[in-house]
Amino acid sequence: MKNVIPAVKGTRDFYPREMAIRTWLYSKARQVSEAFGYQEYEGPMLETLELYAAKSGEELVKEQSFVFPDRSGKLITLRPELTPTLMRMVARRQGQLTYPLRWWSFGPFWRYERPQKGRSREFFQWNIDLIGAATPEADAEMVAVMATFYRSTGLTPDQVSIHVNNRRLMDDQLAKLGIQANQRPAVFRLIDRRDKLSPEAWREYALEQGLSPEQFDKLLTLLENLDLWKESDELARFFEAVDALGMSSYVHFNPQIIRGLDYYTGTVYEGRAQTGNLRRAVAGGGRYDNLLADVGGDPLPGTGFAMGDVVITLLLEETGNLPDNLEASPAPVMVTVFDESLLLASYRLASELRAAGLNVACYPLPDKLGKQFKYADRVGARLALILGPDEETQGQVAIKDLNTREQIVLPRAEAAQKIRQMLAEEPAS
RNA sequence: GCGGAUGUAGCUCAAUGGCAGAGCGUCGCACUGUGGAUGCGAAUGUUGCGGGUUCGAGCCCCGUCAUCCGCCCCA
Repeated sequence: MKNVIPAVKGTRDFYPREMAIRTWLYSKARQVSEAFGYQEYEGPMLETLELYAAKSGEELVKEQSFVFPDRSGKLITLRPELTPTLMRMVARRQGQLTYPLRWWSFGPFWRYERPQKGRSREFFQWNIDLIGAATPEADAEMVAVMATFYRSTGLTPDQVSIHVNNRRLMDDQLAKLGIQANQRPAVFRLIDRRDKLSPEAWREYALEQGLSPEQFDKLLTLLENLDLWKESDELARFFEAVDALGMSSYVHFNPQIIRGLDYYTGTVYEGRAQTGNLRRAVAGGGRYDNLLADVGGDPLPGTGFAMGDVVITLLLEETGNLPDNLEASPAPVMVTVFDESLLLASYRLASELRAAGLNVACYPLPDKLGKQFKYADRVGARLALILGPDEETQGQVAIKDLNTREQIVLPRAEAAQKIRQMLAEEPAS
């Protein structure tokens, strides 16, 4: 390849095939969001650094955000997540909105990380949030929304499972172990990292964080207690509600789920791929009851999650759940150009058919007919129209079915209706 | 930020340190009013970039850039 100017590291080009997948994902997100009564919204891609500085978590802001000064020297951030923006938007119109608020969004985000499988620096994310309801049932609804998305894309509970925990529960349990309040965030981080370290390394890390060997052993027992949720009224109600919503098969208690963002206060949930090569989080979220006050609003509880396009697409591809007809031709009809002298006649014909409501492409130059048929076939057209000297002088047009190779000639005035009929009779293969 | 691998034709990849190649695709012809098949033919290269070693470098060495994979973190 000659010296093509390179793309920015970690960005992706969406050629029609990829764009079709993205659009399809968007439509799935919309469909599920609207099924639960959520409204679409969007915020700016640029935000001030302060918006994230307080609450998103140090790593996310300091290490993983695109931050740059604008011309006045003010630090601008390419949004790495949407929840702070949502909080800002709600805070600005706090008194005018009708609660509970059900909002969703699908847009681009940026994180300055090393690109690799399942992760890019520019990605798209579906965000959905329920603001103004502090009940466990509200959390259950969010999880049901996530599960409904999985179900509607064909992902089974064996392939993707939603792991749930509650930070208040864990906080109480840690307190019972005699772990001081100021030490608990570090222990949360410790729990979060358990899967990433060997048992020995993890123990060593725990003791480094100031846990006594006895506390460590008790913590271990805690994390293996799959009935721990019974000690949380919140989680008990949550699971009942999930059951009422018919999504229990997707949802499991997992005392090890903590999640990285600092602003979560209660129930947290994470959709995880359980199959194939990538066993990782495909979506994550939780309850954040203090965030609105943190950006300057009056206190208002919220819960919600985000799902990135990269991992979910990999998962859907791996499990064979991506529709295969995504790249269907935008125009099922192509008008060929017989020769130079008839080029504009073909253009007129195409225009006529468009006016009749059909999607029609016209070949733009007088190439050999064979080449034009080949092109029509390649781009997925179903019918090719021929307007040669014979047809032109007799007010006719030839229609060739590219699948059956059959060709008919008919009066031009009847063409649109006949085409419509042919397209309806023989759905795209 | 750390570690590993790979960069050769549009694509996928070959090529003991000794003439840079194949398959697919593209284009042309067989077939000047008809595509997918077949046959024949043709075009296509700063071997990522910059140095070095050598009579000679795609191959060895150094640097650099890019991509991929993993770690960290996360969607």
